Amino acid sequence: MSVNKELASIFDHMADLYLLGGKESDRYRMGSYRRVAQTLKYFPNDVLELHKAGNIRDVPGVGEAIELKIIEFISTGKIRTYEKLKGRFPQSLLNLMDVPSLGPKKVHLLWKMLGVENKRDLKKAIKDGSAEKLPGFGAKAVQNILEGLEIGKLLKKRKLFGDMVPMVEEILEYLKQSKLTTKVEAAGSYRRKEETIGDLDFLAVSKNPQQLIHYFVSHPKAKKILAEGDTKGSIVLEGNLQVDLRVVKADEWGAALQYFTGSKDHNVHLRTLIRSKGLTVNEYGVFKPTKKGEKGKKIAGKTEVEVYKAMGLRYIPPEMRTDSGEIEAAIKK
DNA sequence: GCCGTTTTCGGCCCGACTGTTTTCAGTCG
Repeated sequence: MSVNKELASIFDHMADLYLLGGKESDRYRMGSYRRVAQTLKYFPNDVLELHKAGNIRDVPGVGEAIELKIIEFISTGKIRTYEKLKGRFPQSLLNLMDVPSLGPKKVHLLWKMLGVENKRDLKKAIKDGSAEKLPGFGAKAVQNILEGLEIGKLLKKRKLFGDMVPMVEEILEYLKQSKLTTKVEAAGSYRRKEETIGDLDFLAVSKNPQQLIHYFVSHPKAKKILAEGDTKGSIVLEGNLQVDLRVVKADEWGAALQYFTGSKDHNVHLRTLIRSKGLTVNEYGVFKPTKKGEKGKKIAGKTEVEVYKAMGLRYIPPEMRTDSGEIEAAIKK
C-alpha cells in the first residue's frame, strides 16, 4: 500500500473515532480528517515526494497540524494522537455503527451504560430489555435495531449496474402507471452509470406528492418501508435493494435532479465554488441572497442546464460528475 | 483542524424523517 493510502486509512479511522467520541467540539475536527482522507485516496502526487520537496501543504485540507502528523508518520511509522485515540474505545464499536438506525450517539450510549461492545452484546441487551430502558430508546427504536442487525449487511452490498437495469425500468413503469406523476427519472449512481450501484434513487414531479409516496411504498415487491413522508419515501425490495423516491415541484426539477444525481464529492465541490460567488445551491434551486440572513432570490432550478449555467458552468453530463477535474473544465472563461 | 475575491476569527450543508419527546435529538443521504 502506498503511503498516501496508508495515511488516508489512518485519517479516516481517526475521523470515525472522533465521531464515536461524540464531543461537539470535535465535530469539525472530524470533518477535517475525513476530507483529507478522501483527498489523499486519489491524490496524484506521492506524499513522500512532497515531503522531500517540503510541499506537503499542497494537499488540499492539510494544514499545520496534519502536516506534522504526516511528517511524524513518515519518520516514525506512527502517529501518537492516533494511537492514543484508538485506546479510548474497543475496536469493535466501530462495526456497530454499520447497523442501520445506529449512529455514534446510540452506540456510545449502549457502550457507556451497558458495556455493549459488539453485535452479540447488543442482541443480548435487547433480549433482556436493558436496551429499551436507555434514554432515547423505545420499543420501536429497539425493533428497528433488531431488524437492522438482520438486514444491515445485505443492504450494504453493492450491485452491478447491468443487473439493475430491468429493475429500474420496472419501477419507472410502475410509477408512470399510477398516473400521479408528470415526470419521473432515476438519479444517483445509476444515472451516473457507475459500475456498481448501492441503492436506487428516483425523482418525480407530482400534483399529489403524498398520494404518490404512498403508492410507491406500496410497491408489491417492497418487503420493508423505511420511511414514508410528505415528499420522500424509502423502501427495501426483495433482494435487499434500497429504493428511495423524492417528489419535487416542476420548477425545482433541474436543481433536484442535479442534487440527487451527485456524486457527493461533485456537489460539495460545486457548493464551495459558488459560495465564493455569493450564491447558494440546494435541491430546490440556485439562490442569490438579497439581504443578510434572507434566503434570497431563486435564479435557476427548472432544468439542469439552467442550474449549471447559473453557477457559471457548462453542462456536465452525469457520467462525468466524479469531482476529478470536470468542474474546472466546465468553468466558462 | 482547515480556510479566506466580504474573514487570520468564526464559520464549517442542511433538509427530511422517525421516534421520542412535549419541542427536539439522532440518523441518513
